[in-house]
Amino acid sequence: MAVCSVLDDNELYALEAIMSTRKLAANEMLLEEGEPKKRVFSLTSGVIRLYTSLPDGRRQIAGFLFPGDYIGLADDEVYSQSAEAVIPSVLCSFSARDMDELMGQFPKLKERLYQMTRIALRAARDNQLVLGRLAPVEKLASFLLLLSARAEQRGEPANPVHLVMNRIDIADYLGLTIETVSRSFTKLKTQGLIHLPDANTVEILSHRSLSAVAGINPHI
Amino acid sequence: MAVCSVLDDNELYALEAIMSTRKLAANEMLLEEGEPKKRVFSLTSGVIRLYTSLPDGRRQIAGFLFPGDYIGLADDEVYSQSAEAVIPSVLCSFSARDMDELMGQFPKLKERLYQMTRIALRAARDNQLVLGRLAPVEKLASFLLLLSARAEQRGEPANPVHLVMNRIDIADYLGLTIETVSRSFTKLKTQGLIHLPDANTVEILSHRSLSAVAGINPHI
DNA sequence: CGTGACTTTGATTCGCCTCAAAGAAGGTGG
DNA sequence: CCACCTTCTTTGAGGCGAATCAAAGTCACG
Repeated sequence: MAVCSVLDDNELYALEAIMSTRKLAANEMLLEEGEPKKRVFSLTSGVIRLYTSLPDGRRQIAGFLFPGDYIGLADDEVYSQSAEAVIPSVLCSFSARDMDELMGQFPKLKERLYQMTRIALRAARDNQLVLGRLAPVEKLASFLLLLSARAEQRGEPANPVHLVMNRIDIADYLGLTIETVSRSFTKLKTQGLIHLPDANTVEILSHRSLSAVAGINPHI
Repeated sequence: MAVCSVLDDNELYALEAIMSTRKLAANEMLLEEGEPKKRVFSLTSGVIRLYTSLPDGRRQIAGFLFPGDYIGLADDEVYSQSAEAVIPSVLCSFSARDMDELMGQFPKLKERLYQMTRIALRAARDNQLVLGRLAPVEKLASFLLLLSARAEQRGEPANPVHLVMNRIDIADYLGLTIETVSRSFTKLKTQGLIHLPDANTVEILSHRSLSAVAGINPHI
């Protein structure tokens, strides 16, 4: 899954030589939109939110990054979005310059990053549909299915979905307010599609019905 | 701008050898979401819309492609979105297999496609903010500025923006209805920010104020 | 000049946002 | 260990704005 999953021992050694570790507390900022792209990162543990802010305080979260995800895929000279830790997180940190050099040496590394960029592009475009054309309950259903699918990819259980982010983050990801997010949870609960033992745990009772509500099944 | 802009004569020759030409009438479909990715394309002239549809007919246009743009950047095995001509268009068509092979031979070609993918990712993420957090008038203002900037990139005049797409397309791109798009045009007109000699021509009267309304200035 | 497609404008409805407050959970200090 | 405080979530009431429904206006074309 991670960027290094395609590398052999020799390549891994070269990668580790230019690597350092960065730890973040919850809500600590990693980088800010507009800064020169000096370093790139690979997430080891934790969760990161990638977002853009408007001058008046409105915020759009473009995505949540999980272990194995890479930070800096979209950017050339400067970071195009800000990144903050959602929960305490650990990252591998690389000089962007060193990484570029290594990409030149190891085609497999470059190919892997290129592939991850394509995956990120598909995810962003899927999200455009969610933001532009889905109703609040549909948005939430699609979000829960996405989290479930991503947990499964990481080898974690797909079904009791653990929400590491709060309602504000979910709202800012789905283009809603926290009240509407909360009401949408209640609707899904009332319809018998999910169970909420606590505010941060979602048990999907009917994957099939939830997919129908979402209108789509996310293919990431 | 186009994929071939970074190639030398030798490389161009190899590219032309595997190329064929595809012409599309207005509203003709080029490819459909889910089909195996047999061919990739570079747009020579015209405009293409890239979109996703829901079973109930709702549609989200992820973006409009202009001359120089590439079709197939996001996809691996299958196309992740459908593509149709907005107006009569001409494309260079390549076998995806041949193109992959050529990318292996010519690093500059691969690098260029990688770069175009990063640009597309930034555009998609910018659009997430537009879809999720901007009000209708703000959405339209940002769309007009985007079209203006893209025209300038192609060496065309930036100011009288020519709308090649109809209100339905604009609505499906911005996550609105055609009525709201039309009313937003009227609002921008009333505020003295634009002038509409006819429904498909927008004269930007105050780039500054329009940017302020949009809340952001698109950096693509 | 008539027809069809597209755009604009108007009237009404519905749903999300806003404002407000209560309820639940976690942390701190007494 | 419990009372208190803060933060987060849920629920309620009301207003506003975009969608919907409807119709008129505009334009291109035959």
